[in-house]
Order: sequence, then structure tokens, then C-alpha cells
Amino acid sequence: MPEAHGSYVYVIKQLDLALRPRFAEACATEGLTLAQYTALTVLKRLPGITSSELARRSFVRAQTMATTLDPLLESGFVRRESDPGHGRRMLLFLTERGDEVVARLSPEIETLEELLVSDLDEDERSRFADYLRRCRHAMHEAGSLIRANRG
Amino acid sequence: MPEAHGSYVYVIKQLDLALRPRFAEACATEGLTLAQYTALTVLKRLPGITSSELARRSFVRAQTMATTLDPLLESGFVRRESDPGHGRRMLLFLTERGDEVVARLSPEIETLEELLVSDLDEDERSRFADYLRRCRHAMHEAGSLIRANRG
DNA sequence: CGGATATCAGGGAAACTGATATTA
DNA sequence: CTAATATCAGTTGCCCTGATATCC
Repeated sequence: MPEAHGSYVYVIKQLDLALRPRFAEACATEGLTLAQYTALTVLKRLPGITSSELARRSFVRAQTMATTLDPLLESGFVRRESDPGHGRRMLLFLTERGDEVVARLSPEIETLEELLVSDLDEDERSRFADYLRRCRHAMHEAGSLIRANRG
Repeated sequence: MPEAHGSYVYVIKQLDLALRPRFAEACATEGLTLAQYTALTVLKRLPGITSSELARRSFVRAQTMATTLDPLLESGFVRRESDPGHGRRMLLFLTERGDEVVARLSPEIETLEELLVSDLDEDERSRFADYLRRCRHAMHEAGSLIRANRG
């Protein structure tokens, strides 16, 4: 009877805050920050992506993604190749070590996921995951306030 | 067929990132930061709460909430009263101006909420809101890594 | 004493804006 | 010329840890 609907934004922000310290703690066991781990998982799904495209998909600016990637390139978790046929583009790939570190972190992340949805049954979890993705899709469609440089 | 379930954590982080700039932009029209607006809305629902309790409900530390509240006290959006019967506790209340500023921002936040769930029908929105709250509840129950000082 | 509150001080991850060189 | 990429530099919001004084 109070605020029956709405306040999705507010609760999502709260959930992000609640998850962040545990998520970051897990990542830290492998010397990764939260943003770095997230970039690695996207790169695992989309090998050969550019840094700018990775930024768009992650809802951040190209400059932000570049600083996230720098330590990953130095550590050898990610490697770059020049795009043949495009002199400026650099294509990104997970290295074997990068793939391994993501794999090592999976169990801990799984545990955190399980904690998050521990009050939901199987059907609810499926729907929840579906809703989350459709919301993300809507935000992508809505068009980036996040264009190239100097929006 | 790929990662059918799981990755809630990752998608929630993405949604938070996607919403943040728009959310912050709306708040900025009234000179508020995101964290400040969020604190005001909680205070509206729970008048007479302490700063520490507000921090717990917001999944942040007491020190963090204190710095969020400082400008709100200075601006006169929030006022404090000594807890009668407890010499140290300070009870927090929204002022009339604080209530007004939240009201003025409501339409813009509503628009953002609508954008977020624009791909979901009415039933799905209800369920989504329910799932989000139950996840938040689970995280609260899980017990704060966030205790008093010096965890 | 321990537990919780309030508060001072400093640090860090991660986003931002602005500007520039290069290339399709 | 325009759009997009990559990258250099500085800024900011906002979380953290550590420490201290007060109060039940």
C-alpha cells in the first residue's frame, strides 16, 4: 500500500551498494578491481571487440574504459591487436591467463549470486534474470547520453 | 544457451551505471547529488531515524552517511533533534523545504523509472519490483560486512 | 568492560569533463 | 568536413579504513 511500484532506480542503487564490497573482495583475491573483472567477463563473451565498443556496452566513456584496461594489459590478462584494414582500431582479446583468472573467480561470484537471490525460487530467478536483461536492453536503446567525446 | 542464469550481480552493476548519469542529472537540477537525494527519500519514509540507522539501511558506513548529510543540514533540507533519553543520538527529520525538493524531483525520477521498465508490462513490473525488494532483504539479512566501526 | 553513536582525518576506485591526434 | 577511435590530463562523487570521544 505504500509506494507499491516505482523506486526501481533506488532499489537497484541499493543492491549495487550491497553487492559491491563482497564483489570487490572476491575480485581482490586475484588482484583485480570490480571494473576490471567486469571488463574481463565481457571480453570473454565478445573477443575481438574494441575498447570503445566495450565502453558503450558497459555504459561508460571510452576514456574510463581505457584506464580500466591499462592494468589488465600490463598484467597480461588482455592483449591487443591492430585491426587489419583499420589503422587506428585496436582489437581486444582475453589471454589464456585472463581466461584462467575469470575461471578462478567464478565460484566466489556464484556464491554471491546465490546469496542475492536466496529468497527467490527457480522460476522467479529465471524471470528476474530476464527482467534485468530487458531493462538493460531498454537503457541501451534509450541511447547513450554516452556518445563519443564531447557529447 | 549461454549463461542462462546467474550474472545478476553483473547486470545490476550495469543497470546502476546506466541509470546513474540520468539520475544524477535530474538531482543536479535541484543542486543535489545522487546520494543526497537518496538519503532524503529514505528520510521521508522514516522520519526520526538516526544517521547510523540510515547508513545501515543504505548499505554504507556511518562516516559515509555523515558526509552525505552535512550539506543537507547546511542547506536546511534536513534538521536534527537530540534524542530525549539518549544523550548522544541525533534524530533526523526532513524539513518542509526538504519535502518540497523531493516532490519537485519526483516527476523526473518517475520518467527515468518508466524508461527503465519500458519493455515490461504491468504484471512484470510488479514482479520485478517485488524481486528487487526481496533481493535487498536477503542482502540485509546476510548481515552487514558493515557493522559499527572497525569491523 | 563491550556495543553503538557521532565525528575527524586521510585514501582509493572509478566515474566524469576537456582536449588532441589520427583515421575511416 | 564529420564521425569515431585512442589517449593525455585534471576533476569529482562517494565509498572506504583508522582513530577518538561519548553514552548506555
